[in-house]
Amino acid sequence: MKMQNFKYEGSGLNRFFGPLEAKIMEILWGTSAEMTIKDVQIKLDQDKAINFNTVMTVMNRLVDKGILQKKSVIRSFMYRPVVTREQFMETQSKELTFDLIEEFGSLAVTHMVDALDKVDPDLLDKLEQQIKELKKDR
Amino acid sequence: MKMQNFKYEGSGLNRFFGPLEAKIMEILWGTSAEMTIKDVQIKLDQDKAINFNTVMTVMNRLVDKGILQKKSVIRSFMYRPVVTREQFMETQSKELTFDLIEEFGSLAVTHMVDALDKVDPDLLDKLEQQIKELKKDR
DNA sequence: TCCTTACACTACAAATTGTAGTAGGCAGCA
DNA sequence: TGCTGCCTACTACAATTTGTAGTGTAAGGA
Repeated sequence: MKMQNFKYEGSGLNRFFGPLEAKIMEILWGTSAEMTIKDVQIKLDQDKAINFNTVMTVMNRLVDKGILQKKSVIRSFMYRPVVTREQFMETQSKELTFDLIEEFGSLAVTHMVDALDKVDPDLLDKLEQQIKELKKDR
Repeated sequence: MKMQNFKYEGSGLNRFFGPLEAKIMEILWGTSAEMTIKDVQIKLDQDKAINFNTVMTVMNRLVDKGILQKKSVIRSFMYRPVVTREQFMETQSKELTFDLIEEFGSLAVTHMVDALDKVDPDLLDKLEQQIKELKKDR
């Protein structure tokens, strides 16, 4: 379940998945229970009817990629994400944060303060706090 | 000159470009002067001969994407990156840092300290310093 | 005039993602 | 018992991205 890319365009799940994939994951993660392809198709329907086979193909590709899990039941299959959305976001943010720092080093640090301040200044305090804690533990 | 992706795999320019594109940019950025396709091809040759047309196609695609600039000279063209490597890295790290924080917020902050500490602990001090400076200016 | 050289145009292959047709199997019902 | 409908598997195609390279063309020099 290794993601390949972080896309600059879009937001949320669209940064990791194709548009249809993202909608499907949104649905799966937005519903606590397991779902059949039909279930997902119906939910997708709210925008615009999407062919059952299309949904099936994309979902099975997500299974191949290790993002979804497929369990046989009577006459059908139940699908479910391998990890929770929270776990997924956790993994991605960790991976990306590491890669960012590994790749850009002090260049990234320079932008962090700016970015944090612009996006949500409270995060700055949080960061400061965490640095302090790390230092205290030494 | 908008990049699309930041790849988890690879490192350096390979995070933004295809393998051959990356090698070409490496050469262009590694040489202060402008270069012809031939020049680039010869430099690439050190690994393994690559067809002139292949190099040309890829370089012209980079022109289309706004990454390279092409200037007509006698009987040929000179190619040169639109921005310096430093500017490129600067832009990318900024973009990515913002996107990271926008997307993950406090989740990213949580990982930052960890990542900085692991990659290069000196960066932590630098970060702390920058937070202080920002606060002082208020 | 002919050849060399560089560029333009074109094409193909693999991978990724969205899309959907067709066929086969099984369950329930007439 | 055979038909109907649903669900799955298999297959295929299109567009995009990236690497690869052939063929054609134009211009300058020998």
